[in-house]
Amino acid sequence: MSHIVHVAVQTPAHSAVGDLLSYRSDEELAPGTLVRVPLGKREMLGVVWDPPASAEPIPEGIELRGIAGVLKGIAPLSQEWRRLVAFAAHYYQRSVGEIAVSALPPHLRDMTPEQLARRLAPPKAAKPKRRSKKAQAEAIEETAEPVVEVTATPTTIPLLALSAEQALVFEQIEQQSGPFLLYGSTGSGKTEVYLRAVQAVLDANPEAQALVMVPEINLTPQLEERFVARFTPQYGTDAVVSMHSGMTNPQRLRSWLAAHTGRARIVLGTRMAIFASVPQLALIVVDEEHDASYKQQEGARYSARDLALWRGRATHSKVILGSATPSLESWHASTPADSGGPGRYLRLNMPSRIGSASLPKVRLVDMTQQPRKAVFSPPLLDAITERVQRGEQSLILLNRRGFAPVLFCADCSWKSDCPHCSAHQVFHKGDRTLRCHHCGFTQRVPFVCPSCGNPDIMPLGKGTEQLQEELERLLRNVQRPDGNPARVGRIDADTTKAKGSLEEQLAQVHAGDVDVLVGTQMVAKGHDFRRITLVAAVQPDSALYSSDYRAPERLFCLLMQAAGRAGRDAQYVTAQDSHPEMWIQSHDAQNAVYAALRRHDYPAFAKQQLQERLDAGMPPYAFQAIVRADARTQEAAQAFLLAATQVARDANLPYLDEVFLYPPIPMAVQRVANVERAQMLLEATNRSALLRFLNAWQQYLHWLRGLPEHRPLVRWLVDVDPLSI
DNA sequence: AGCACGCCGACT
DNA sequence: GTCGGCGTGCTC
Repeated sequence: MSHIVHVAVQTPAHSAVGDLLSYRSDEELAPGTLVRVPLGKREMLGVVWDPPASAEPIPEGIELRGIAGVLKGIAPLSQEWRRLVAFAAHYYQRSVGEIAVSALPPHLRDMTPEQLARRLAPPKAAKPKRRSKKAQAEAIEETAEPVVEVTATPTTIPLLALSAEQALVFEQIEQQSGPFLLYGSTGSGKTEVYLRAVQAVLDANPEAQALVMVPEINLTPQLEERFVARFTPQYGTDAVVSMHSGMTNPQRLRSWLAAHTGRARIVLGTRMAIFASVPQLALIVVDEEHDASYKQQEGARYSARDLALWRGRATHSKVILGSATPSLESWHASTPADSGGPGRYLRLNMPSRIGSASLPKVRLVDMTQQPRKAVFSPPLLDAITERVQRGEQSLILLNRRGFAPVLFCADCSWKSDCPHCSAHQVFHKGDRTLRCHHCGFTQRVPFVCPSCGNPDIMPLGKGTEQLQEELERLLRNVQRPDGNPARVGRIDADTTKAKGSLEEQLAQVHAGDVDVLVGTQMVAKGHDFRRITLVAAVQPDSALYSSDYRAPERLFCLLMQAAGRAGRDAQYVTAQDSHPEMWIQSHDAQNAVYAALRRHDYPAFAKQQLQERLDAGMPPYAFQAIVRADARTQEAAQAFLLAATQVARDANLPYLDEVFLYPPIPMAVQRVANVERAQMLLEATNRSALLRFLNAWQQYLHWLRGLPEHRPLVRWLVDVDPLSI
C-alpha cells in the first residue's frame, strides 16, 4: 500500500510552489524523517513534515511522485525541533522548508542515502595503511582535538571558588525557572557562572544537553577552550561540539550528528546553533545577548536570541542571557514588576570585577576646547606617550577603515563617488586604491582629479590607516623602557583578511610587540588584552546624530566593551601605579550618553533611552517590520511598495487597523551595486496583530510581484523586528 | 532559485 | 548547418 507524505523542501522563496509538497511512499514515514525527493529535474533533501491540520486536497491534475530515498540511520527530527522551525518560519515570514533545510548541516543536502550510510558506518579497524595526502591531512584534523582518556570514575575538576556575587547568582539560577538576564560587567566572571550552570544541568540528568551561544566565530575558540577543559575530562571528547560557519562541511555534519544523537552534551556555536537538533535540551546560554550578530541579516532574518527564549519556553529549559550592556529589549523585559516593568525575565546582577582590577576611569576631552585640526588632542597624546614610556599598551578605536573615507578636489568639488552605489569610495593608501565598502568596486587612485585634471586631490576625514600613520609620526621620538622606538600596530578588516592573521596579530599584541594598537570595533569585542591600560575613542560622536534610533545604544555598548579591554590584568595596573583609563574625544562632551558612560552607569543610560523609546512609541514598546524592495530604479522599488500598501487596503486585510504603514522611502544607502533600494516601515503595538497582518499580506506581495508592471523589481523581502530602519 | 525549452545571431 | 545568447515557464 502506498502512503502520502508531506515533505518540507527548500522551494524558492519567491515562487508560487508551496513548501509542503506531497509525495508517495511505499513505507510509512514518521514526521521528522530525512528524505530525498524529486522536484522537477532535480533531487533534493527534504524533511517529512506533520500532515497539515486542515486536510488540504491534493492539487488537481498533479500526479504525485514517489520519494527518491530515505536517509536511514538518522533518527527523525523531534517534534520539538519541528515546532521550533515552524514557529520561526511563521514569525519571520519564510517557508517551513527553507528554515528546515537551511537548519540542517549543508553536507546532508547533497548526500545520497548510500553516501550517508558510508559516513555513518563504524570506522574500519585502524590498520596502518597507505593513504592519500589529503586523507592523512583529514585524519590529522579529525584527531586534532585534545584526546582525553575517559576514566571509569568521573574525574573531579578542581573548581575555582565563586565570588559571593557569583555564588548568589548561581543559586538563583538553580532555584528559579528563568529566563534570566545576567547583567554583569566585563570581567565579572559571567563565563564561570555559565560553566557552573551547565555543570549543574549535566549533573542532574545523565542525558541532559546544553546549548551555549556566542556572537561571533572569532570569540568561539576562547570559550570553547574553557568548556573543553572543564567538561571533556568528565564526559569525553565528543561532549563539547562547535557549530559555526567557519567549520568545514564534514566538521559541521560531525558536530550536528553528535548533538542529534545526544552524544554531545554541550553545543557551542553562533546564531545558526539555535536550530541544532538537541533532543535533551535543558539549558540555553546566550552570551553577549545584545550583540547584533544574533540577528541574521540575509535570507530568513531570524533573531537567534529571541528564538532561544522561545525554544527555552517550549522545552522547559532554563535560558540565561548574559551581557554587560544588555539590549534595551532585554533590560525592559527584566525590569521587575514592583518597579513598573513586565518582569518577564529575572534580572541577576554582577557589578564587580573579579580580582583587584577596577573599572577604567573615563576621561572626556571637550574637543571644542582643543586645537581645531588635531585628531589626537594634546592631553590624549601625552597620555599615550606616558604609557609607551612605561611599557604599557594603548588601544585607539576608530570605526572607519582605510586612509580616508573620500578623496576630494578643491577646484571642482569632485568626490570619489562609487559609480555603482550611492556612497563614496574609500581611499586606501597602502595599496593605492579607491574601494567601495558596499559593493567592493576597486580602482587605482587617480594621480589627478578625473574631472578637471587638478593634481591636488586630497583625502577628507580619517580612517584607521591614517591614524596609524599619524601616530607613528607623533610618537617617532618616544622610547619604550627598553630604549626601542614606539611601535604602532593596526587591526581591522583590511589587515586580517588572510585566514589566521587575526590570531597572529593578536598574539603580537599579547607578546608586547606593539605599544599602540589602532583598530575598528572588531578589536573592542571579547579579546583579552592584558597589558592595555588606555583605550581611546577618537571620533565617536557621529553615532549620536545618526538617524538610526539604536545608534546611541550601540555606541554606549561599544564604548563600555572597549573600556572593558583596559586594565583586565591588575598586575599591569597596580604594579606600575597607573590606573586604567578610557578616553573619549567629543564635540558634545555634555551628552547624556557620555555622562552615563563616565559613571559606568548602564542602568541610568537604559532608563533614559527607554523613556525616549516610550515617548516616541518605539521598540520595546512597539513592534516593527520592514518591507524592502530592490529594483533597477528607485521609482520601480517604491511603486511596488505603494502598490503593496494599496492592495492591503483594497483587500481590507485582517488587523490592518492595528498596523501603521509608513510611506515607502529610499534606504539610507539608496543604491548598492546598481540596485536601487526602497523600504517601508510597519509598526504595531500588538505583536500578534502585526504577524497576522504580515501573514495575510504575504500572498498579495507574491501576486503583485508577478504582475507585468512590477517586472523591473529585482526582489522584495520582509524583516521582522529589524535592527536598523 | 535551478534547470529546462526555445527562438534568433556568428562561427567551423 | 551548429554553438550558444538569455527570455519565459515549471517544479508535489
